Amino acid sequence: MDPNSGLLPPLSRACSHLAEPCMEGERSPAPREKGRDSPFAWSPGPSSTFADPDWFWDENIQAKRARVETIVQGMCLSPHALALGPGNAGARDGAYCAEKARERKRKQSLPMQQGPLKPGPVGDHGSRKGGPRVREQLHQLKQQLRHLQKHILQAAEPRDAAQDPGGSETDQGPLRVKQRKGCGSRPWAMDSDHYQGSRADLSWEEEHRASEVECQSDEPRFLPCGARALLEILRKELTGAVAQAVDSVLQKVLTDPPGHLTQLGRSFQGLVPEGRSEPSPPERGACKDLFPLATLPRRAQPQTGVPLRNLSLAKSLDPPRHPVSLRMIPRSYQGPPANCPLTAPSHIQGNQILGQLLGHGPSGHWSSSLSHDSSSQSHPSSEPALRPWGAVKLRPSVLSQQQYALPFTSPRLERLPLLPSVKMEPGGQQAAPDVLPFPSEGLNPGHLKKAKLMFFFTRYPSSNLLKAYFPDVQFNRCITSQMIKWFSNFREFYYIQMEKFARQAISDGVTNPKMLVVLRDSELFRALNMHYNKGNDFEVPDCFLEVASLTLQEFFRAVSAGKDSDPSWKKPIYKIISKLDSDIPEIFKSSSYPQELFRN
DNA sequence: ATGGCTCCTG
DNA sequence: CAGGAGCCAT
Repeated sequence: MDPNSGLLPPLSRACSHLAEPCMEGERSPAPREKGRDSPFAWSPGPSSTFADPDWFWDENIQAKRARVETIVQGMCLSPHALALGPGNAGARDGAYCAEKARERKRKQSLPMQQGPLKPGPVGDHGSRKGGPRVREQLHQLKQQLRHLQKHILQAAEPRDAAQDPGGSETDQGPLRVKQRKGCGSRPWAMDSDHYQGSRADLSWEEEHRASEVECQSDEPRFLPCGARALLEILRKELTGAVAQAVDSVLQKVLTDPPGHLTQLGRSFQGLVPEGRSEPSPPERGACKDLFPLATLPRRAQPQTGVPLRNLSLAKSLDPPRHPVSLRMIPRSYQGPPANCPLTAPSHIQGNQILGQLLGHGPSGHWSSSLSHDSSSQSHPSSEPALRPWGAVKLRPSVLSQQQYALPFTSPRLERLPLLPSVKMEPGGQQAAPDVLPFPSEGLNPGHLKKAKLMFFFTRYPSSNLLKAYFPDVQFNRCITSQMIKWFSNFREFYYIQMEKFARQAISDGVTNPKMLVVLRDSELFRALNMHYNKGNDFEVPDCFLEVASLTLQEFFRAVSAGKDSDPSWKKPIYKIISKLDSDIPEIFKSSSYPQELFRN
């Protein structure tokens, strides 16, 4: 009986849509290793301090402390814990005997080949020589900014005073922070109805942006036409100047590592530690081969028309999603990681940054081009909060949730998570090296959420990658392994779902795995989306659907081939899937990213 | 010895 | 999701 006919209805539960049963040929999953991590790429954020001897010590101390803490914690939690130490053969044996009865099916082998992580303190080859210069430029830039702001202030002041006599105190507290940051922003911030109370609690960046917002919306109101015009002009000037400056700074930064400039956009991201962004040609090619299905969601097809035009993540802040169906991607696609929408000319990035500085949210929506995606878009119009940098309501959500966070931003602890570019030179002279005494931040729900979203792009993130994408987290062993554990849990859920639906498809009579495609309206997708993207405030990238489809198919094949009798039957699947990680959009590197997104 | 992964359990 | 255990690779 032809499954294709009878199956659609039941099938669409999980997957849907028939694929052209195209050649079943062996699609070799490219046994080659992917070389996921290049140990050398230097990482922005915390890790870039690797070169710093101080940092190294700090790290040691931190690690030790973390271990001690862990031990102490363990003692508190379970008095027996000690007996279970790794070295305790006795306890082990006991456990083993008990375990034996169950005839466990360990013994599964198959190295997950979690790429060589060589974060080594040595890593980070130079390429920071431009540091001081850059810093200087930034400093100048900031001063410039302040200067201009003063002008604007002066223009606005008279009215301000009249309008809000008491408003100026609002900043007293945070002001020092701001000044310290060299960005002394808006001492004139006022109209503080919503902010006044909480302002003191805001982290610098939030507050900064908050005041930006306020100013933007309020300033003009108080000004006479002439002043307003002046203001406009000033603003433009400022915009231009800053943009230019940022641009040149970026240029410097980008051009610093010699020879790495070929892909501008990438190089911006090139600070990514993960060598995997530079997949060896065959891998990506293999990736392509893995999707011979001409099947991908028909709905998704239209998007393929929007392929790799280097989606300037800045311009429209387009999407952290993968506009391409892999099969469209030519081999050359390894050049710029087609997968990633991050390639953007530096000037665009610069403008984006500028946008932040000035509090302009980007106008674009993330989810523009996909919205016509008929049924799959269950809520095309309700795709709201997807402006990563949007100047929207800000809330000290981070602070309030952090376990160890200080109630007020410490002058030294405050980071500037606004711009990846700024974070790039963290250790700087400013105050960084001695930030150490402060406890690590711990992971908060925001981090978890972010991690879940990242799962759409990467199922097997290396710890280096995590470090790069959670710049606001002080990584130590515990934190790292906790986060890794998260992903392990994510995977677990993911694979369980896959297996479940694969079996279901089998029992539904499906015979051709290629018919299994995960679409946005399929039940499987909903299950996954529910798990990783509760609230559906993030648009799941297409690449994830493709990987999911593939995973489903692999499970289908394995199960229907009866391989599941082998205890380690899943391993090969894991191996395949582990090679399908995509690059994660740059925005994720912003430590404030998800907070804004989910803030609502 | 350590880090990472899976599986299992709560 | 965290803990714990076992396996594996480095």
